[in-house]
Amino acid sequence: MTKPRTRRGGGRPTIADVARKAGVGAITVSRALREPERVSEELRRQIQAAVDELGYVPDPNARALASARAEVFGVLVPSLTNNVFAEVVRGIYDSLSASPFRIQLGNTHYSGLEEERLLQLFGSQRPAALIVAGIDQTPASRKLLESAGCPVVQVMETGPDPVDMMVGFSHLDGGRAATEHLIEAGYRRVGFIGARMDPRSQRRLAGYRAAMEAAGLFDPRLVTTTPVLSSVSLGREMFRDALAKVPTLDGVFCNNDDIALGVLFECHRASIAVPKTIGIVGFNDLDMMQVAFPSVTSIRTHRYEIGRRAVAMALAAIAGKRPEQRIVDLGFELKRRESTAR
Amino acid sequence: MTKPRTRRGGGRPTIADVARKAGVGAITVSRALREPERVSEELRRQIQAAVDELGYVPDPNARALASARAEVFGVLVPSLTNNVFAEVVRGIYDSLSASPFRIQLGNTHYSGLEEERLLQLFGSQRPAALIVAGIDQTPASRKLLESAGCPVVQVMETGPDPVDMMVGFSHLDGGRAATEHLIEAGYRRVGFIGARMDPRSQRRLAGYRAAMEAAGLFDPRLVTTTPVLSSVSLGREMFRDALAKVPTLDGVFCNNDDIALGVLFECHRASIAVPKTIGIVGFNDLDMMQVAFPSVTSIRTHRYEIGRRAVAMALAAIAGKRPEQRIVDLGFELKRRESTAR
DNA sequence: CGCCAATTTGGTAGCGCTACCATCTCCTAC
DNA sequence: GTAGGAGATGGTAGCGCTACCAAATTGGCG
Repeated sequence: MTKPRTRRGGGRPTIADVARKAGVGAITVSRALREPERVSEELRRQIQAAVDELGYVPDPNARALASARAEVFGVLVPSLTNNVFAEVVRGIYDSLSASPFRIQLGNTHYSGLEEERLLQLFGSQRPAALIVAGIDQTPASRKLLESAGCPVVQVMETGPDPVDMMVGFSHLDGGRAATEHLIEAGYRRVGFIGARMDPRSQRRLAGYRAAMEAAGLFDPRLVTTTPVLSSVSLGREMFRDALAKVPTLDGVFCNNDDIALGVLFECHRASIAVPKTIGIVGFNDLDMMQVAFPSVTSIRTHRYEIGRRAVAMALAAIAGKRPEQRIVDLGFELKRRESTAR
Repeated sequence: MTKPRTRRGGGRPTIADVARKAGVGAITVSRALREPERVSEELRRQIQAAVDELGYVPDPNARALASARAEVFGVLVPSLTNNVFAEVVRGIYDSLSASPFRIQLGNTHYSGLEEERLLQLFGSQRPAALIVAGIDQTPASRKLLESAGCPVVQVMETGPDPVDMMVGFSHLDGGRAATEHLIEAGYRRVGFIGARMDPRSQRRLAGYRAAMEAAGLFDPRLVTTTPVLSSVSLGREMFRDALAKVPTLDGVFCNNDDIALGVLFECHRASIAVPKTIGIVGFNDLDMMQVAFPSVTSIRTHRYEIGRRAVAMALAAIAGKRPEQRIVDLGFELKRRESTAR
């Protein structure tokens, strides 16, 4: 007669408690919760009453263990504070809040190694889907993604050869469009200023270069980059460097809006007329760009929508209805504003 | 002779595989991984070799189920895109990245109901600790926190009566300090502009009011608020409203830096001299405030550090070394800049 | 009226791990 | 020489849930 060992779980009600109270088998409770249409209405009602009365909440860990599938979306982004990724993440959260899926969010700090580590960790949870930023995974990461056994969505960019699905846009085209706009507006000595030169920034730079070369205006001295994390203050400093290097500079395509804002502020401070003396184009089109004085031309990207679409595609794949379009290009819009209106 | 049912788990190695390969019991492998000092060095080495060879990664779900404790920190914030919370979250992530703990992040959208729902959900996972933003939980949420059976840290604010532990600062004092600074600088018709009037904003407003009343300057018409989510463009609009209402306005304390930036831009646009005609003070001191032209006075808050401290306190409590100081006030700093230097 | 299929319900056997207790060795103390 | 304790290792029995299969019930049809 071994004494019934105290319940380790701390006394929260289990599915067995609900089953007992409702006078049914445990498996029926499980079904009533997951596939209500397969249980008669009467039992469903009884079970719901028992659930409410006991305050039963299923244990996701037990569920994941028994079904070999956790109701978790793994999400990997390079930064939590960069507004761009924060918006994508918000789109993901909003799309998933009404679903049973939880989110496991990882911050790679722009490190391939960290990405591998997190992918390994996430994989051990058997997630229902994985959403990762970027398309330049290391070979090891790519292998992990391919063998994850769940839908995978690469976001922020489009490119050939997706692991599974993709939602984003072409950063190269964005960079080109921004630069062409400056050239069309009459700017000639157009610089590129970019911090945190991640793969997406590299492609924007490539777009800039393509446009400049096509116009016969490219000059390597016009390009100013740094691997340092982007910020408004960095934008200001880099602009000063760029101007010192090329005093005839008359326009800048900034890798992102933070940099552009730093440039704008420095122009104010140094009494450089915008858009007359210098034209400025940013990237991403944060809310503040249209409010700035002068308002700043920027490439509007659809970050929130990228998050939503990624979830929608993953959900469809989970439901077995894999979208026929595996690569979704959400594009971008050039927002022409005062900073380039000369 | 029932055929051995195919492994549901999809063939990833389990602790039993490692044990077999290392020639030890499963429980010894478990111990070697969790409490290496309790296993002889020789076995430890053998086990590590087997783990590496098989690429074994423990299943966190099984672990959580067996130990009735998930290695998860539940984190609840009202917004993912607000830079202030993003910084706190980043501090939490950075502090936890080297630990075995995962993070479950929830977005309450400033809704008490949503907070309750998420708390309920998180509770079902038996988290190792909970970190929640704010101190104004609904009674139901507070009950959930109190019965969570794990350390709880309320962040962003300090106040009496913590559920368990607290890290933050006094928003009332911050609001008062900002307003007193404007008054000392000689501004008299000082307005308050605040969007998204959450409890913290309310307390900043209370600080503003206290300072204005102490100086005999308070006038309800100086206060402009809205429940709408804060943004730079909203800041611009609200400032125009405020100015229309009180044309003699000569200073503004903005509920946050986004609003302050909107005010600054509108001043540029309307050729209102800053700091001569209007003084501006923000709140939080985002990087861009010191770069802006003119640079903007703001209340610097230690968001990242709040995240780090919250984790440190929770970790200490988990380890049984509950910090003797349950309420940590990290304070704030008034950064005097050009926008109030007249 | 019996047979088969469809529908609803339940029992059993794990999922992969760890809590708990038992065992075994080795060492110290008297 | 033996008791007692500390340290290392292992076995057993679940944790709470669901996959799989079996059984019971219902209904349609020849």
